[in-house]
Amino acid sequence: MTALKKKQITLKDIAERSGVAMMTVSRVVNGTGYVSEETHRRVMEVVDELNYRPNGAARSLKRQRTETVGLVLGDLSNPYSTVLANSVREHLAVRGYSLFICISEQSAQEDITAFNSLVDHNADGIIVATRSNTGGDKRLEAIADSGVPVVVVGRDFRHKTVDFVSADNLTGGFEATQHLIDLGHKRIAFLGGNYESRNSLKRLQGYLNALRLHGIEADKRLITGSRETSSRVPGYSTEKMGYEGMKRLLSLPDRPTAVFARNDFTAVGAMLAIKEAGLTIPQDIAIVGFDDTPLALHTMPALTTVRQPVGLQGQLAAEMLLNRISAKKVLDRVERVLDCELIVRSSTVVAV
Amino acid sequence: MTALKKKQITLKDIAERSGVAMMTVSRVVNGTGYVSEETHRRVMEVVDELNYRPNGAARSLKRQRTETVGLVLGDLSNPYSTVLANSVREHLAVRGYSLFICISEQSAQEDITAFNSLVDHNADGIIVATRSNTGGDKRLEAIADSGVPVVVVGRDFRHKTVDFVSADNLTGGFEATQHLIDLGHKRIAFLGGNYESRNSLKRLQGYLNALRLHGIEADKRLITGSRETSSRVPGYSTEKMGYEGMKRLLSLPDRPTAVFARNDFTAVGAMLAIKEAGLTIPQDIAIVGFDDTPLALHTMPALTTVRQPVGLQGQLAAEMLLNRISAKKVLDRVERVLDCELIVRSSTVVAV
DNA sequence: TGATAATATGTTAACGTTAACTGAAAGATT
DNA sequence: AATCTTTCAGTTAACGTTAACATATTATCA
Repeated sequence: MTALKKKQITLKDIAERSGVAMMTVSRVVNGTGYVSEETHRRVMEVVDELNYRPNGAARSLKRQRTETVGLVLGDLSNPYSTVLANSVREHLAVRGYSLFICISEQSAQEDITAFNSLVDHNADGIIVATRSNTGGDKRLEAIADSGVPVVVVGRDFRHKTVDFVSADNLTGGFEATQHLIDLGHKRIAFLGGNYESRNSLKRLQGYLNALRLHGIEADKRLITGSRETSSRVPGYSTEKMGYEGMKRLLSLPDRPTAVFARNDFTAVGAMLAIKEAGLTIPQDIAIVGFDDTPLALHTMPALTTVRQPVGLQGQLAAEMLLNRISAKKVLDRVERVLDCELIVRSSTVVAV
Repeated sequence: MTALKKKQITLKDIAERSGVAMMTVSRVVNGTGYVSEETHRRVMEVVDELNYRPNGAARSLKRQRTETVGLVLGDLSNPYSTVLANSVREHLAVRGYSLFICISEQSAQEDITAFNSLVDHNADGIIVATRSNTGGDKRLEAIADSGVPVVVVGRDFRHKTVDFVSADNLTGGFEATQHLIDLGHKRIAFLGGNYESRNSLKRLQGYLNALRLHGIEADKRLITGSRETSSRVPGYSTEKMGYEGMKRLLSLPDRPTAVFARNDFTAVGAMLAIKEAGLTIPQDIAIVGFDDTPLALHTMPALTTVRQPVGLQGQLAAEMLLNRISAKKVLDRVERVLDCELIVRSSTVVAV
């Protein structure tokens, strides 16, 4: 019967075999302090031979840092999350930090579990990109209070020492609507207002601002969404919401000629409903989405949408966090709100 | 100026304030050993008051385990990865384990970095779902040799103590091809053979087996793919490959009447090329994909595809790993190859 | 040449936790 | 009443690493 697990090789083993003190081995392994050419060689030989790897737990315990950052994501199935995660990882790697990702599946309890995992494993800092919720926010506040560096991305969270990065959903919503107005539309619907998602509300507000600016009166019946609790709803399922919302809009006596959907998934659902009704996009109804997910290129017709700079959000979040980690004192909150870009495709304009 | 980071609260602090020994506090916190009702209450009061959380590094160091599992993914942007990750997380959570996800972006160096992060942080076990590569595999072998529990998912890796879970790509490829043959097709192309992806090769082999069984001779010109190094190619970009490969197929004097694409992205690219050529799916050319990504429902027409049980792979991987972690002795390799399911949609059959 | 600086290694004491052991008091058992 | 068992709590010694300090040797300089 094989041994359960080979005994861990420690500094002590290396020290004994190479005839030096543990401290000398530590110096060799870390490249710190003075070590003679000769000793260095001899120690490294044994290190390689025994395949020694420093024990992270012991190291963290002594050093009081782990060179590790946690990223908490609410919903992996959203392209936003994956692009963000990659960008964060990449920019952390440059500075020698590892990234551990936790998924919380949009539940308060799992948010808390994820935060705790990271704190308990002494992550040097945490980037949070989950949807806001009371329980999670309370725990997050306590964590920030305790001095752990935290950055939030694309979600609300006010704390005097927590940085904030987000796309400018307000202006994005404004520009999407403005685009439809420029095309001559007057009856423009907003699809997918969700009263738990701040970002969605910002997009709605941008829509309302654009209407107001152009003297178009907002029609409540044209603003549709779900009031149901959706705290556990993944990105994809908003498609169903788009489909159902659009059906409702189509049954109005005076149906809209254009729709601004809260995100691309919602837009895709709406397109399905429009096609089922035998109507043509964009001639009968024009439609704009949000996020520029890969999906948007594959719809028929291709979807006009608002692109938010996800990679940049990841980069800034990583940089802000590292900044905070290496700072000698507690820094004040920094906020970065990034411009969105309207991507015009065939779902609003025939010529394109 | 605020202090940099609040001093960590330790067992010692709790012990002092509640007038007991550290060990007693430890017992209270962990719910182990005997502690009187009264002492328990008094200690917990202080624990809550000071918001004490045990130091994970110290705990791991002493206990020699972390109740943490690592998952290494090659490419987050693939729906496969996200579903797998969720499933793994869920099934680990049931048993009280946390999941840390690392992304390697399909490079050998980053694979190694990810493995090392996890080993160094004393993860109790590792689930690997990256694409196989020499450098990474070598490191992985050393890790497995050292006694760390490892399970690989959907990729090759032979090691006497590493478990293996995968979809049955061979039979999947066979069934997809069989379906096309059943529909009367004789000239069936295989699109996207990639000589670095074992799974893709298995699907190709299934295709060849089906042809052979029905006495259809394989035509080399109908088997197209890229020979270029694609070790860093994310899932999405195989769409371009599908588009270009399909163009090549369409330019043949005797073009195929059906195409089996290595995955849904490739199939989508192919569909684009077919439509651009003014041909109709499935009347002129039928097409089958693989993976049943969410995309497959949104193509026009909806894509016939082979669904692999991703959630189940995650569940089994988690269970096998936990099994290995809690085993008293080193277990022998277990292999699980899971059935795929053909999902027939409109890209092969008009009636559906 | 003696003093100062740079180089090279070793020793000690933590970091925060818990397994293993010890001791004492209270309850149960004969 | 003597013995055994259960309950409760404290002491000691690690887990593997490294910061801080101590010491010894060699090179450098006025």
